[in-house]
This record gives sequence, structure tokens and C-alpha cells, in this order.
Amino acid sequence: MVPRSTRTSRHSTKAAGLRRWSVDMFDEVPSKPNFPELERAVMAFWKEHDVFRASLEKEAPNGPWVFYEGPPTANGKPGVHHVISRAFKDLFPRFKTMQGYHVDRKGGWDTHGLPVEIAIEQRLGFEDKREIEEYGIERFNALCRDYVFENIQDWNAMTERIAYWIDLDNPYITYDNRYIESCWWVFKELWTRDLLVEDYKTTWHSPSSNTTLASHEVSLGYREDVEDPSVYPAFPVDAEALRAAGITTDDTPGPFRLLAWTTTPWTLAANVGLAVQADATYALVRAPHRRGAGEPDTTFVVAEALVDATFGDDPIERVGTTTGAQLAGLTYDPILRGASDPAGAHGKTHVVFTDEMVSLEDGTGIVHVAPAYGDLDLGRTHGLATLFSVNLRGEMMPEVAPLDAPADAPGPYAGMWFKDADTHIAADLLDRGLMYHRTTLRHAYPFNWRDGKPLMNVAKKSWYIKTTAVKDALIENNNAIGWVPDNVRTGRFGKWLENNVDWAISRERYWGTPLPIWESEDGDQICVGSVAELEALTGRDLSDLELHRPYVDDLTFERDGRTYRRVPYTVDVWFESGAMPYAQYHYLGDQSSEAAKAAFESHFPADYICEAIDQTRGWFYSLHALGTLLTDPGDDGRPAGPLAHLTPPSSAYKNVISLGHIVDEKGEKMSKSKGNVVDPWTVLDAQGADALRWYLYASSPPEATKRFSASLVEESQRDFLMTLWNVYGFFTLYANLDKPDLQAPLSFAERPAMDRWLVSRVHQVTRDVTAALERFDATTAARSVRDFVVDDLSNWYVRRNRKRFWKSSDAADQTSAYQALHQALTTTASWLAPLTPFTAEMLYQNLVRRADAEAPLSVHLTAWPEVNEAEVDEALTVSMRATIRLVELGRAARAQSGVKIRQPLPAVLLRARTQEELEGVRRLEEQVREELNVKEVRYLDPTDRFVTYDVKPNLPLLGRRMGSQIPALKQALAAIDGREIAEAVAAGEPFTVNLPDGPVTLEPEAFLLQAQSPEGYAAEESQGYMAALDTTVTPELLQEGMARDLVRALQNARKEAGLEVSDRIDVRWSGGDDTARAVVERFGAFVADEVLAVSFEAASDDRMDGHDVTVALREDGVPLNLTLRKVGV
RNA sequence: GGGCGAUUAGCUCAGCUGGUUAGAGCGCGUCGCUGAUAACGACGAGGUCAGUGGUUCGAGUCCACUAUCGCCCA
Repeated sequence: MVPRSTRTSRHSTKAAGLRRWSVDMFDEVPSKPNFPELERAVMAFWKEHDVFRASLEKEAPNGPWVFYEGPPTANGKPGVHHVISRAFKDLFPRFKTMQGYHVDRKGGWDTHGLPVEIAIEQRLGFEDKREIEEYGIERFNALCRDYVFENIQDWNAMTERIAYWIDLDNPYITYDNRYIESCWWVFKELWTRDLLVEDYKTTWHSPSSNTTLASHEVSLGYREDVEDPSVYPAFPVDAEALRAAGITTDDTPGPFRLLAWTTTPWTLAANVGLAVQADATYALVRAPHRRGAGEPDTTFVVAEALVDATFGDDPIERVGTTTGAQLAGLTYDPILRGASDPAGAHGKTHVVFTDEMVSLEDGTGIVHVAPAYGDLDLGRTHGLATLFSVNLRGEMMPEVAPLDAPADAPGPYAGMWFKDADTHIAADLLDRGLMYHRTTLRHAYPFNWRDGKPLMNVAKKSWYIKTTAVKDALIENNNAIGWVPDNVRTGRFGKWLENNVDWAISRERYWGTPLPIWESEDGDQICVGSVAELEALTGRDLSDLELHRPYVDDLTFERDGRTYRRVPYTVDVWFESGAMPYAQYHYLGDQSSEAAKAAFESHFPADYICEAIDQTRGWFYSLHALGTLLTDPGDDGRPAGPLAHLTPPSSAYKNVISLGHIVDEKGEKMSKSKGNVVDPWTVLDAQGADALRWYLYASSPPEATKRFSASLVEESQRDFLMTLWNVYGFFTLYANLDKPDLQAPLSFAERPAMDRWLVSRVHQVTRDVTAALERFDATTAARSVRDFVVDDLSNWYVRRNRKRFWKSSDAADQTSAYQALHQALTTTASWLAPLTPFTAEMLYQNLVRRADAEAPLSVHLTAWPEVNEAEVDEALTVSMRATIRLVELGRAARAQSGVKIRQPLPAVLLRARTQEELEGVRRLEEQVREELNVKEVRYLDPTDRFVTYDVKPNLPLLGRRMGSQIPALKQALAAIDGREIAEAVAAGEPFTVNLPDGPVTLEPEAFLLQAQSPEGYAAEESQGYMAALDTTVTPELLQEGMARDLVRALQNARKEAGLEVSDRIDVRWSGGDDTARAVVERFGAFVADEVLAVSFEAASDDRMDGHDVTVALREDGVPLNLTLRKVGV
């Protein structure tokens, strides 16, 4: 494994020339490390040797592996939620680099957009975007440009501190001219293929500031419990038409009204259609023409389900029914006159049609449709005309008037604020018998978050990218993406793609990429794809042109006698970031420089990206959509995209991790306003970067919402990093004393089973970690490392093998132990390199580099560990697992018996699940003997007479086969003497059970045997395993137990006396009773050996100066006085 | 209002295609062990696996509905 195995292979011929490790082989490891300080030293080391660059320059036999940085905005201070995405972004490029790939990591910054503008507006005290124009776009944009890097220092510091290796010296910046020019190139490519079009779009428009609000601004301004009108306009419909449609008969009394419902009376003049549900029943109801007006005199059409809700206490009479489908196609009379479409578009007016979106939950089941004000798609789907009633300033248009008003005079509402007009319109319609009822309701409605004025849902001209043209490809390319978590592909992202609508990309803003479309007075449009093109059109040298407003706005040109001016829009920032694969290298298709072309082509598509889940419809989408559009092979009606010749149809990325959000300790979202944002530095300065990274990887799957607190980080640090650190410290402490030969060739097969087990585990974990990281599963990788280090390495291997390190009797055995532990630690360092790069480096520098100056400079320049299958022993793993399980049960049995561990016992009786397991345990029984402190290990044969058995059916095996017979089988088995079955099972023979339905013969595997605790033993059993202790304490064993008490007391005394672990001592004893003397006499040599005493003698009269300790070996005995002294003092 | 996800011990999380007694770590209590120990081991308290209904011999796991929370969209 790296670094071991690569070194042995690399240096095998000059092994003799290797520097012998001597004196202090390793730097001393502090037992109470200050991680932040140690990490800063590692940072300095990396910086000094430019290790990041070296990792990019090292050999990459596997070629490029592509990572895209999703650009953050450096305007605010980075928080913990920025750390998590950067930690995950960093992990996989490091891993792939170690695997021999070249992973360029170009940094990037998002610089444009509304949040930036809003921040500057607030600084300037603006409340309306008109103030920006008065202030001057040039000055305003200059402020924006400075603002976006206001906190760049904090970002860079955080990035470096958490060891996010990314090229920040040469990042892409979205406001850069070259970046913008690449965006223009993309636009031109789309335009040429008719994928960039202008059309109406429903927007939330703020009439008070005459601008469209971005969706998040709209959500900012939602208010609950807003009181609005709730009105029931009654549209007259011709009796003859109803009769012709078979809805009424000659006898049905009129007049007839289609009764609709709305909360926006100001849109009624824009009504062009009424929508009904096709399969719903509609009732014809006689009712007063107006709520409370007396006797029924009008026939209304209303959804049957809503009759009661609609008419309240009014006297009504049902005079017929019909269906939505029958109503469809009827025409009716408008109730107000509206303004026609200035663009001259036309379509159907005042028709009834069916649509799925009609709900029967509220209203009348007949929906008033005004395409200009919110129902654009509906209108388009059904071929309706568009009428208008209010202008963009929120003023009623003069055209709006009663039908009988003169056409050439302004209407009665002209110039009225649209919300004020509501009342007047409703009152007039009520008077004219064109409205059945007016009341109010409370609901949620959006307002301008700055001035509190209501918004209007308005259709506006907007530029679209026709993503719907490649909808199938969007879905298909998504299916090829590796999503973490997997369900996003078909879930959140897949659903989003299935409901794909064209991408509206124009914005009425200032600080952004200008939309490169120039328009003549008569509506001719030209899309410009590069600065060179613009130079050709204008005939000017534009090399110094700043590609922002207002400079590009000032550029006009003449063509065919017409003057072209740029349209006033900027571009959706998601478009810009989605264009980063092209723009980061200033790719311009055929017009690219050779360097740009090469850079782009070797970096598309990305192998890996990572951002938080909220990017699903943001960056994940924009990258995907542009990648799909540009690699689109085209079809009959659509030319191929410019990248189609380079690559098969593809998204811009192959794998993506979509992270959950970080919330505070209470599970609440972190936000500046709540003041619960955790500053990452509080954790970085206390626990350190690795502790934080480790917590983020290991605590929960990446997609989970993570509760965050410093104490959770600290807990995971104690659990894992400190445990690793202790093992590391243990190794260096003793290695510096023993100076083991870590290069000595050992025959694997001849090494102790414990060492073979550990080495085998190292390979297995390498396999697991590699597989996990290759499927982008950081959590499983981290947890595999954690389980290995804490359970296998620390709490089993080191625990069981301590003595081999500090009190060796066999040099070869000790060398093997040191090599095994060294290999485990150095390989752990390799696994950790992508996860916790600092700790990995610390271990590597000390354990590898300290001894081998020819080893690569940094762990991050080493190769990822390879699995040596020859050293994998699955059977040994199984045996050890069973052994550990049995030891655990034995410890529980010990505790239950009340006989302390220091007291040796004669025997433990073991039972495992299978004979193979038991054989495996037999080969490792020394571990059991030592750990449980017993003299003998015995094994239970299934036929042992004094054991009784519970027998249960093996359900996973029998369940499907026997089905409903299972309860009967359970019952039958409970009634049979388990021993009979046990004997059959032991003999490998089938056994026949009698069931009510007849006898059933079952193979041995069909039974699960559980040995009951034998009488007279302290036994624990679980899941087929059992450990039973013979608790007979003979006088001899009692003495031995006392000897161990003595050892323990002396070890304690050594510690208290402040001796080093390697110090030898002299020990004198005095006092004690007969029992004590007998123990000393019999076990003196054993005790002396255990405590590194060179002498252990009765005290002479002249007492030795030293450390005194008194031990009572039995409660009522005379205490033994002991004195110890370091030899040679 | 729609979509997606979550809900298992006081806290943080495991629990594979349904299968035998629902686990781990932290925290708490008791006992034990210890010359790697900011440790470790055993035991205990702590769970109606969010709720209801269904499928099944058998449901934490599958299905339906409900509740609460989060994200996205409206």
C-alpha cells in the first residue's frame, strides 16, 4: 500500500541503501495536540513548497478529470454553509489526483445580478430603480463592480484555511469582458438556430416602480391575510345558443348568465374567455340577479358542486344540468370593453373552453381568463386574443368602459390606480346586472417588498431560450447524470425537466451581461456574437469597449437606412453561470484562440460538480440546459449545435452532489436576520479545519439537512481524530524506544495472525473506501475509515497487542507488530488525504517522510493505495469477527458473575454459529484467553449433554417456501426437545417436523439453534453466540489474581513516580501476611517482569529511598509495603 | 396550492432486496479495566420506529391517507 508498497516496489533494488532509521526515528507526538496550530504549520509547508501546484504537475497517467467550480459571490462574509460545499468540492479532485488524474481546478466568481444591485441601491438610499438612471448607470455599475469583491479577502482566507485547493490566482469572473463575450457567442449560436426568441411572459410587475420583480423579491413581499374583493361577474349568454347546444329547452326561462368568480375586478375588461372543467356537472340555477334582490329572475350556470357556496341564503331553483364539455364552444357577451393588443395579435374572444386547471374547490367552477394578467399560457394554449385594462404604471386605460359608452371618449376609470378601480368597477357592474355578488376575502398576495404597493400579474415582452425544443434531450441527458442523492434525477430535477417551459432570460436591470440584440425602429433584430462582429457593424475599433451598460447602449449602427439600438435588457445571471464551461476559457467556437479551444475541449463536460440542493433549478439547470442545447445533434427543423461535432449529446456534467442545507442547533435555518449564522472561524480556530471537514463528511449523508454546532464537531473530533491521534502517539512513543526495522522483509504467511488480520483489514478498507469514493459517497468512505481506526485498530489491535510493543520477548514478533501498525497508520493517512488533508499530512510527514527522504514530498503527491489481494484473508476476518463477538459476551459474563477481570478463571466455554466459525476462533483462542483472563478455552459441541437448545426456524430461508405454515412450525419447534434437532443438525441430516397439515422434512440449514446457558456457569448468549465462564476460583488462581493486583499497584506507582515507560526499576517489599508472602514467593519473577523490575526483593533493614506504595491483597489481610526506585539513580 | 425530501433513544445517526430479541456514538447512572488513553469495557435507565389504515405467516422496511419540519415552485 502507499506509501509502503509503492516504496518497496520502487526501492526494492536499493533497499540496502535506505537510510537506517535511528536515534529518534520520529518526531514526538504531543498527547494534547493543538490542531489549529498544527494545521497552520501544514499550511505553511504547503505554501513553501507550492504543493498544490506540484499536485497539478505530477504525472497523470489517467489523463484529465474535470471539475467545475460553481461561482460564489464574494460580497458577503463566508459562512459555515459555504464551508460545506467547498469541503465536498475539494474531496474528489484530491482523490482523483491521487488516483493518477490531472484535475484542473479553476476558481470562479459570480459578480452580477440583482442582489448586488439591491445592496448598492440600499447604500445609496434608493427606493425605486428610476433613481438608478437619474444617478447614472455608469456610476452605479462602478459601485457594483467594487462591491462584489468587498469580502474577497475573507473568502480567500477561508478557502485556504479549510484546504480547498483551487486556483484563485486565475479565476473566471463573470463581469470580465472575455467572459461576457463568450456569453454573447452562446446567444448568437442559439439565435442562429431560432432558439432565442422574443415573446410575452407572465411576470409579477410592480406598477409603483414600473419594473418586473425577481421571484425571490416576490417571495419577500408576500403577505398573508390580505383583504381583496371577491366578486361574481355574470356574463350574459344568448338563449338561442344555449338551446342550440342542447343545454336548455324552449321552456327554460332566461335571461342566462355564466357566473364566474375573481378577486381582481380590474382585469374584467381584459376577459377573453371562460374556462370550465370538461367532466364536471354544471347546474342551471334560477336565482335573483343580485344577491338579496328578492325572487329568482335570472338563470345562472354554475358548477353543481359549488351551488350552495355561491348562492348562500338566496332562494334558488335548479332548472337543469349540463356538463363542462357541453358548455365548451359557447360564446358570450363581454361585460366591459378592454383595450386591444398593441402588437395587433388576434385570436378568439369571449368563448367558453375546457381546461384541466379549473378547480371545483372555490369560486363557481367557471374561471375568468385574462391572458394579459396572469393567464398567458392558458390564453396561448386555447388560441385566445389578448386584451388589456391597465398600463404598467398601474393606471386604468382610457379604453376601459361600459359597452354602451362612446368609443372615442376616455372611459370612466381612465388613469385610476388599478386597486382603486376595483370598487368602482364592481359597483357599476352590480348596477347593470352584470355582477351577481360582491364581497371580500383574505388571502396571500404579493407586494413590492420595498414600498409595500401591490404587484400585478402582467404579460410582458421578454426574451426566451426555447428549451422546450430540446425537452426530450434534456430528459435523456439527465438520465445519464450520476446524482447524489440518486432520487434527484427522477425527483426534483427530473420533474422539473418534465414540466419544462421556455427559459426567460432577459431582465430589466443594469449590472449584468447585456443582451446582445440590436433592434431597428421598425422591429428588425440582429444578434451580435462577438466584439469583432460589433466592430464590423459599427465600423469602430472597440478593443477598449467595456461590455456593460451604459457603454454598449451607446453603440448604435446603421444598416439599410435603419438605425439599430441595443434592447435594454441584461441577462439572467443563471445564464451566465451556466455558460461557465465555455466562458471560463473565453471559448468562441471557431473564432476561439487555439489555446482557448484546447482548454475548452479538454474540459468538457465536467466529471464532477457540487452545490447545495437549491441549485437544482439554478446552476444545475442552467449548466445542463446550455450543455444540452449546444451539443444537440439537431433534427429536421433544427440545425445541430456548435459542439455536436465534438461530443455526443450531453449535459455539461456527468456527476453531481447536491448538498442539504446547514441549519442551527435548533434546526432553524441560518439567516442574518435571526443572528444564528455560525461564523466558520469559531470552529476553525477551536477544533480546526479537519475536525470541521470530518464532521461534514461523516455525520450524515450529504443531502441531509445538517444541524450544526461546535459541540457536535468537537464530539466527532474526540471520537475519531483523537483516537487516531492516540494510536499515532502510541506508535511513535514505542518506535522511538525500540527502533524497529520497518523495512525488514517478512513472510506474510508466517506473521502472527493478529498482524495478518490487521494488514488484511487495511486492504479491505482500502477496497471499501475506494469503491465509496468512486461512487461519490463520502459518508460511507469516512465511516469506513472511522470504524477501522476506532474499532479495529485502536480498540482491538492496539488493545490486544500493547505488550508486544512495550515488553517484547521476540524480536521478529515485535518487528511484525511495528510493521503492521505502521502500515495501518500510513495507509490511514492516504485514505484521509482527500478527507482531512492536514492530519493526513502530519501523519505522513512524520511516519513516512521523516524516515525516507526519497518519499514524495507530500501525502497529496502520493498514489492512492492499491489493494494487495494476496494479503486479503476473508476467512480470517470472519474468524476475528466471531472472536471479538465472543470476547464481548465473555466480558459481559464476567461483569455478571462479579468476578473481576484480574482474577484468572479456569475456563470459558464458547459456542459460535457454525463449525467453521468455531474452528476460526480456535486458531485465535489466545486472544480470548488473555482478554478474558482464563486458563483454558473449551468449545461446545452441539451434542453436549448438559446444554439445552432453543430451536427457531430460519425465516429468510423458510418464509417464502412455507408461507402461512410458519406460525404452526414455530409452535411445533417450541414443543420439540432442541437436542434432538441439534444432533441431526450436527450430523448434517434432515429433520422431520410434524405439522397439522402433515410432516415436513427440513434440511439442517432450516434450523437456528441457540444454546441455553449451561447450569453452574456465568453465561451470556446472543444471536447464536455464547460465552460461559467457569467461575471456580481455586486457591492457586486466587494467588495469581493477587499477583496481578500487585502488578497493577506497581504500574500505578511507576506512573505516579513520573517514570518513563522504558525505565527499569528496583523493587523492595516488606510487611504483608502469609498470603502476601506466598504470592510474592511464587509470582515474584512474573511481577518483576511485568513492571520492568530488575530486582524484586524483601527489604533489608536499611530501607531504600524511593516511591512507596501499600497494597492490601485481601480485605482483612496485612498490607504489603512496596518501594520502587529507578535503576541507576 | 403543487413537487421533492425528512420524521427511529435526551442529542447525532445506522438499520441491505420485508425475517428471528430495533442498533451505534455522545450524554446520564452503576460497576470494572488501564504504562497508548482528551481513553476503554460491561451493565442499567431511556423507543407506541411521527400517526391511522392496508398488504403479508411476518412491516421500522411495502402501499394509502394524515400530521409536523425543510427545500423548490406557484
